[in-house]
Amino acid sequence: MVQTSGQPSLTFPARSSMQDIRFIREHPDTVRKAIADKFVTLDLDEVLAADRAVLELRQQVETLQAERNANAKLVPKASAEDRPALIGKGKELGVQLAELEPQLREQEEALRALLLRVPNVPHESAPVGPSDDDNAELRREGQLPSFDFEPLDHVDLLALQGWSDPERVARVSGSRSYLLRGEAARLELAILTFALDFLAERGMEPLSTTALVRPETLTATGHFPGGEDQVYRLEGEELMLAGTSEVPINSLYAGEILGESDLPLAFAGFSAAFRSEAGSAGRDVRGLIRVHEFRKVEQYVICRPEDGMAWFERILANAEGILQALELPYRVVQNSTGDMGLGKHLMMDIETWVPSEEKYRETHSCSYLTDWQARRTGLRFKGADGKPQFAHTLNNTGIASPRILVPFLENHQQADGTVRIPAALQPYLGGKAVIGQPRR
RNA sequence: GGGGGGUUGGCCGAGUGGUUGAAGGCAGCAGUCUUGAAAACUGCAGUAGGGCAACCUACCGGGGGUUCGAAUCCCUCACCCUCCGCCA
Repeated sequence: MVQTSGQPSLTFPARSSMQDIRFIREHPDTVRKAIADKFVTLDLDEVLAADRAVLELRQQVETLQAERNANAKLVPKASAEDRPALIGKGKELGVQLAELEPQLREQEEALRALLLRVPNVPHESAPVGPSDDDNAELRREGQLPSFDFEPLDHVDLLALQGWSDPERVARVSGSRSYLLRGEAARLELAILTFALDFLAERGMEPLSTTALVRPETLTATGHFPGGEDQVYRLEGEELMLAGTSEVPINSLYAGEILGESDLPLAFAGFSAAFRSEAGSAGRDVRGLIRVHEFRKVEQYVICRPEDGMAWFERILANAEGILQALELPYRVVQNSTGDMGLGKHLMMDIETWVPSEEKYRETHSCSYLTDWQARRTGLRFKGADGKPQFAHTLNNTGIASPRILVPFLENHQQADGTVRIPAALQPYLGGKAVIGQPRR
């Protein structure tokens, strides 16, 4: 399956122009501020100029097309002697169009490329700043563990119990790979299954998805342009490996016009997730924090605009509920404008306590994209007025493994090297309250 | 891997190169009728862009070509169905 010629075909049409060009025209200062606050490198005047150029050229082309169409309609009615003149005129118009149309296409493509880089406007509550140093802690939940023994970090704990095999797996799969043995393998599956059940009980439809996606789905979510080097691509295939099931789920209804009664669509998507981690060499190389392939239960919501904020709170509460059930201490932080990414309107991370590092580490990320992503994807519904409008989309982690195992193992370790299993999880581990062999 | 068939508006489904943006049906909306509902009847009704009013332009899987003119002809790619082979 090799792409031989032409452009890759879109399985769904790119309905609209990313960030709404009309909104940009009418609120250039708002967009300028968003660009500045998000520290995006983009000249809005360049966008506006490209927009004007396209409009102007398009008007020329459309005028010529109108002439051509009118002329062509006269041909069948014309007398034999008038006919050659009309056909001649048609040919002449055709020549002019043949020159202008490719120019128009080119300029439209240039504009489109620029619009793909226009950010969503951040929520007014978002702290303004360039990086995650500017994130604001909103609250802390749960009790930090206090050990009356010398706690191990998760790497040593896994080694102690024979639950990992880092040297061998590196031989097989290279760095940033992982392998879990025995009870740890069952623990991973138990946590994922628990999270899926937890979300299903709260109205999220379970979805098992493939991570294999077409490139345009990654443009639709907003990962492209910009995140290309984070994504694995398959040699000789027009397919890539998504870093989250947000990608396939977002495109599931691409290009469709849904009925208002079809919304909300709320999913708990389960899939493998792949990230090249280009540019993070040397960071978190030890243990399970940062690996190339992991498993994830992802919350994804497509809803009416007026329900967006309520859904944000709901999927944030879902994630917190999972951590509470797993009896893990965490904090919620609101991401700064510079840390939240191009398409996001509002973003909060949940960071879970990692005892060995004595700090909170990101385990969940909750995002509200308003219509920014839906515009790229062509996700519309017919509202009460009968007019199609763009839906709003949100996503949040449900649980991501093996990263979640880091705080889980470390917080729940006991003096004898065994690991305590919270009550909510025990049914998923055959009723066990403790896993691992007591040391010595 | 090889051979057939297909891809038309929210859905189903017609479509001879020349008012076909696209028949017809269903669903939808409004109205008539009715105590109310159903049925029946009448009307409205694709999406996007530009003026934003009349109107104009584009779009019948994607891209390209032929033509004065293409949903209709040609090439190409993708996807779906199906038969054969191969593998499980």
